Amino acid sequence: MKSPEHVASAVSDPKLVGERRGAILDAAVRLFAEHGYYVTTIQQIAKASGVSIGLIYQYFGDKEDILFLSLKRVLDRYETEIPARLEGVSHPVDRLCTAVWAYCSIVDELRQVAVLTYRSTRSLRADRRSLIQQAELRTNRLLERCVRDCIDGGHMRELDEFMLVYQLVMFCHAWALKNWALRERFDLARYVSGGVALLVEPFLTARGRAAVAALRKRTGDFSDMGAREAQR
Amino acid sequence: MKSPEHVASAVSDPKLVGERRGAILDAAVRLFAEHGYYVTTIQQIAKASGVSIGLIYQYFGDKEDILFLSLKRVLDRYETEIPARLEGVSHPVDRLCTAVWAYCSIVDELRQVAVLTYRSTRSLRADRRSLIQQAELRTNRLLERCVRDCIDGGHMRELDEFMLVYQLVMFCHAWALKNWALRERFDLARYVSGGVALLVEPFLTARGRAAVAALRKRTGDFSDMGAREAQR
Amino acid sequence: MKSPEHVASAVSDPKLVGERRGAILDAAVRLFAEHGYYVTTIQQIAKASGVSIGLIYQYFGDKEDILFLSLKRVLDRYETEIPARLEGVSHPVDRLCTAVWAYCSIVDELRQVAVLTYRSTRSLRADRRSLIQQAELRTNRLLERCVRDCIDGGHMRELDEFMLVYQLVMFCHAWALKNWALRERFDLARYVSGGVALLVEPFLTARGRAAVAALRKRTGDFSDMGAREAQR
Amino acid sequence: MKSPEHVASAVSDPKLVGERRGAILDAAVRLFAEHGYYVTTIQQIAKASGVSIGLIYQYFGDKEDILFLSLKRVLDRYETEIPARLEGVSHPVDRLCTAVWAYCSIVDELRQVAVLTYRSTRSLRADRRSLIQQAELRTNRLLERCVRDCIDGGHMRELDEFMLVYQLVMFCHAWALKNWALRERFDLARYVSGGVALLVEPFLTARGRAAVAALRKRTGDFSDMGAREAQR
DNA sequence: AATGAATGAGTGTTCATTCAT
DNA sequence: TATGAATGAACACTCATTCAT
Repeated sequence: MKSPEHVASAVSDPKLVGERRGAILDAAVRLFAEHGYYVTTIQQIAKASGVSIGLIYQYFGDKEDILFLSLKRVLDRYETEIPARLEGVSHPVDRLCTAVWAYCSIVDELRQVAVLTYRSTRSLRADRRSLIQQAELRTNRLLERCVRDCIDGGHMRELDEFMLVYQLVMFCHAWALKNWALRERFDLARYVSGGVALLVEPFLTARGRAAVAALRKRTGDFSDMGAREAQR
Repeated sequence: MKSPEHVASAVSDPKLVGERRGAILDAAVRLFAEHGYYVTTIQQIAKASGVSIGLIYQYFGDKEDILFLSLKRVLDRYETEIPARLEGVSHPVDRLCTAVWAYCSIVDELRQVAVLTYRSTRSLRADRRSLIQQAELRTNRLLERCVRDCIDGGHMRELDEFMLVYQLVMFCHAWALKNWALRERFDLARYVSGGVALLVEPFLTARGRAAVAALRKRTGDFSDMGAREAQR
Repeated sequence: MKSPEHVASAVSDPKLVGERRGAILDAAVRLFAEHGYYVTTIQQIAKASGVSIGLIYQYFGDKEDILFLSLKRVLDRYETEIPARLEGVSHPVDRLCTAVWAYCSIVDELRQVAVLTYRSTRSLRADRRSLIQQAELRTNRLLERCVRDCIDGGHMRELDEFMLVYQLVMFCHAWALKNWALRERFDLARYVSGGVALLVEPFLTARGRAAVAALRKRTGDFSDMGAREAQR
Repeated sequence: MKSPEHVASAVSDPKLVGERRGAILDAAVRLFAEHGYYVTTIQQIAKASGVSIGLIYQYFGDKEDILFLSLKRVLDRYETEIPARLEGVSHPVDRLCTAVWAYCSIVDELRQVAVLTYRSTRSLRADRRSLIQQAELRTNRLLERCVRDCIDGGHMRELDEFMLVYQLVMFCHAWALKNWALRERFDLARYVSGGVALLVEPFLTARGRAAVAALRKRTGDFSDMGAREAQR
């Protein structure tokens, strides 16, 4: 009867639902990310979001609903923000690198929450876990499109774009998952630059490499992406 | 006062401690992997391991101790089994590929437990989490050694072996973490083969590629690793 | 200070009070009867009666008020409807039988609500419980009057009319309380007929029996009461 | 899988289960009878029975289990004690009257609990409610046997024994249900005596009445049952 | 007069941990 | 050494009631 993505609310005014849910989720995500899903109590979420315990249950059916929407929000950010960052970028290789950069910088911003995705997705009911997984696949498909365009444009040699993309995604997630190890050695820009060197450049054709060289002349080294980002 | 790796036991006979802990951990790991750490109860572990609740507290100080040793055991398997599988393999490129293959096949065997590592490491006290991380780094160093040997032998071009290795490790872990997506497209052998094509071959020198070609003649394609494994 | 039968209302217009209370009680009685008093929530009553939660508290002081008036309403129906059905019936034995029949048919109509009386009267404050009990006694007295008239008219032998009447009342209530068992064996008409045979006829004098025989000739068998009822 | 009469216990020793359940039920029944099922809390039951909250859940699956066994125990007493009291009583009419007397005196002893049966049976799951109802029918059948023996022995005229017995049962229950009204007018012995006069004697044949008269000569008036009971 | 969002004390239930045997 | 009955703090969740609008 109820679809898995549906989260019941006793309150009808959609604007109010949006606002309150937002505030509660903000607090919940912070607490989940810091202490974990099971250790965080509804009491804590109520206190942190400045509402009563009862009110939480007017906007969410149960604790799992809160986790679900918390995770959904992260996945949604990937799905909407990566395309947004690609707007105006036209060269296929540039688009691919920009997508990786965007993904990594979102992960960087949401570091603990990105980890939460790995810690807590299995705490969801199967049908909702599946929804989260589908959202991940949709984001992957954004990157697959970039890879395919590189290949079709003759900038990259033919390869299994599904596998390359999943490797790129793991690379982005690793910035959160293994940050404890990586931050000793890289800052974000250098990490992304290293990833591009490892997972993009080796597969570029002569034409692709030429294009990159031309781009670099115009825009500075990819390893300087942090600076480009800072200029936005 | 107590070192983080120390797990208290009220029982003195070390042989008994080893046996009992083994049995309890077997059950605990299975349950943690299937249902998660917080959802699994001590009473379930007691029943599944065929001992009394009280006895568990004779061999472990608290529930976290059980989690710690559960995770430790997984990391230890990586650390001991990968070198074991490398024994008798001498060519650097072969060693690297064999190491990746070994890592992936252990992950495959422990699929749910490997995921547990990601879900539950943060449920440990900081000092113990750090111990787990160090164990991961030690395993990484095994692979770094392989990469270094490839480079030093002129089979692979100079590159940041730390980064390459972490990417290889993420590749292995992904077989567990993203198995829900990957198993639709690959079996283990084809997955490993694809990973080698993506993360090893592009960095081989002409000499390295020649060596691989020679190896293939003698041992069959890398994509046939499943068969090689089966012969063991 | 407040008399027990008083139920506070913030609304002054008495017509409005009557209407609103009626609608709310209709819903409440239905819900109480089906699910029980404690299990039914004010929010359910609000939804079922199509008013807001706040409005309920304008017409009732608290949840117990609603229960009190719900039960009161049932008792009031007995008290007003039984006399109404006796109107125009003149022969004492006929009056007694008609009263029993009327009582049973009201119980039949309110089956679940009649049970509610037994389930929930003890959830009222003592002073209100007592009010409900007095209402029951008043209804009993209606029947006692019928019995007394039979005795005084020489249709029934002298006996303890209080005890007989309470047994008759239990007989009527049993149709609701034990309906799960009785409905397998009787329909309402046959049940009433059986009750009269058991609790009225044995106490009739020869004169009383003659009167019944005469009545039957005119009106059909008492076991045909259902049909008589249907003609109303 | 689980039959409705089964109540789970985490404790295996059956003697201990019996003892503890007994103690907990004693407290629970007292509290349920006094305050009602929903108003009574597990905390109160724990305190009243001198055990911890947790222990209650080692012996009962949930609160409903406690209610079920509480009610079951009352029904079981009827079912075992009435036959016990009939032992050694041989004359059919005497047996019937003794059964009624026994039923009423158990109800008298358990007055509040007998009421609980009416208040709270509907709070049980349907399958368990049905179990309680079946137990009631089994007790009814004990009385039906007595009535049948009276009829077969020529002491009572032919009649619907199911209906007579249910009326007798309601009479016994009424002593608890309507005690607030009845105790003003009768003591238990006089009440039972009145019940026999109302629901037994009118149906006796001349032979039955003769037998009763003979019995009375030997044992004293039925209205003196209280005294007979006191002599036990 | 009417709304329904907001409150939080109070509920049934769980489960890591203890300890008498 | 081994048991498992016993504990009780802590949790998720409910719902009668209030009150700003």
